[in-house]
Amino acid sequence: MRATGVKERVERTALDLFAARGIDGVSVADIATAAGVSQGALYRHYRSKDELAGQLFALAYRRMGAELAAIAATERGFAACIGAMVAHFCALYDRDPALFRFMLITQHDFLPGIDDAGAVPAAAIETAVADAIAAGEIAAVEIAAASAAIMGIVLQTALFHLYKRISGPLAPRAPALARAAIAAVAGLASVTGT
Amino acid sequence: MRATGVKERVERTALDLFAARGIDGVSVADIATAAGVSQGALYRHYRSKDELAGQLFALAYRRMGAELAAIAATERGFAACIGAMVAHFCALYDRDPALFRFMLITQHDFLPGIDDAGAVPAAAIETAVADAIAAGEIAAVEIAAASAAIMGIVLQTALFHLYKRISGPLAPRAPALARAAIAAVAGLASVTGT
DNA sequence: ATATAATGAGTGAACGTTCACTCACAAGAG
DNA sequence: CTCTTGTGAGTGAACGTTCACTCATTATAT
Repeated sequence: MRATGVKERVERTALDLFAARGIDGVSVADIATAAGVSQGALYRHYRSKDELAGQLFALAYRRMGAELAAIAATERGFAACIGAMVAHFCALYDRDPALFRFMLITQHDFLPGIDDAGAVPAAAIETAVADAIAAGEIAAVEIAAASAAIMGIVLQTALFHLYKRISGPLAPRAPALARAAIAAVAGLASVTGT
Repeated sequence: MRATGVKERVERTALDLFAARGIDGVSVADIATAAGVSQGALYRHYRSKDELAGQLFALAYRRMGAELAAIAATERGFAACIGAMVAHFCALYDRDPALFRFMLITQHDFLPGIDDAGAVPAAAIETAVADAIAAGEIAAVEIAAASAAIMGIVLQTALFHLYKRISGPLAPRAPALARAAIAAVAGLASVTGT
């Protein structure tokens, strides 16, 4: 009756299957079979398949947003802040690449319905950029454009890893990625103003 | 009965629908209705819905790869080459954002089946980076990592535009993006070697 | 301590819907 | 006449969801 572990098993199984084949490529029967439960059991925990996928996404997305926000609030200085964020991201990726594949391939389904803009990863990065500009650490840039550059460098590197264009853990690459991100923002600055 | 324009209408309609709702979110009936043709007519031109989507993707992907490769072969110097590529990308995006949205959200379905590595966009950028290293214009970096950074900066900016985090045409941003990309590669270089 | 009732997670067959795809036929061009 | 192109109702399979049911566990009564 209690703590049969169904929910945990279902969530992990669903995440892996969704990451491998996409949400529409996985049927409820697939998830149930792989998790070793019946189809009906899924509906004890989720109203629908889409809610299951949406909750998986929202949970991971907000969690990451909150963690990055915590870093933004803690670290002193732009370089340290970006460095910590990039390192954190790389560590998360290394720990669970399937989670990132899931998030990357399903983001277009769920992002439009998440725009609370408060605890999302992009907001944390924007905060870091805005703080650095306010502190005079970096030249004035359009904050969203700088965030895009920073996120792009890191996310595309993760994507290249998923597609086997690069190999090995990402964590050792974190310092270089952070330097690239900071340099990119500086490169943007010479023209784009806010 | 030749040149009834069915194929062109179907392709444009399908692209727009796929971009808006994803491949699985659009039925063959949807495409046929929106294009003003019968469902059966679709199958005169494509063996399946998936082939239609796949051809749309492959065509755009290879075309872009070829255009970038042409730029890589033409432009002299790393900065000019990256500048031209970024400007080209921004112009394409401005001309047809739906095409980019389609490519961005469906890439995970089709990229695994396209790896001919010859005329793809990533290969063109890698060529440009490799040439610049060979010419001693930039410090040695892992080529794939540098390509990831360059692509990431540009693609994430386009993505931010799709999600309305930034606005206005991308073309005016091209010079800043190119500078950011070049700076990012330089930032990567200080540690990552090849 | 024992009997009885209540609980609710889990089951899996069945349902209705949706969908990609087929095919017999029609229309029109050469 | 013939060949290509377009039509759209029809088909069968797959899917997400439902629901009557089981049963181990917990709570209550005696």
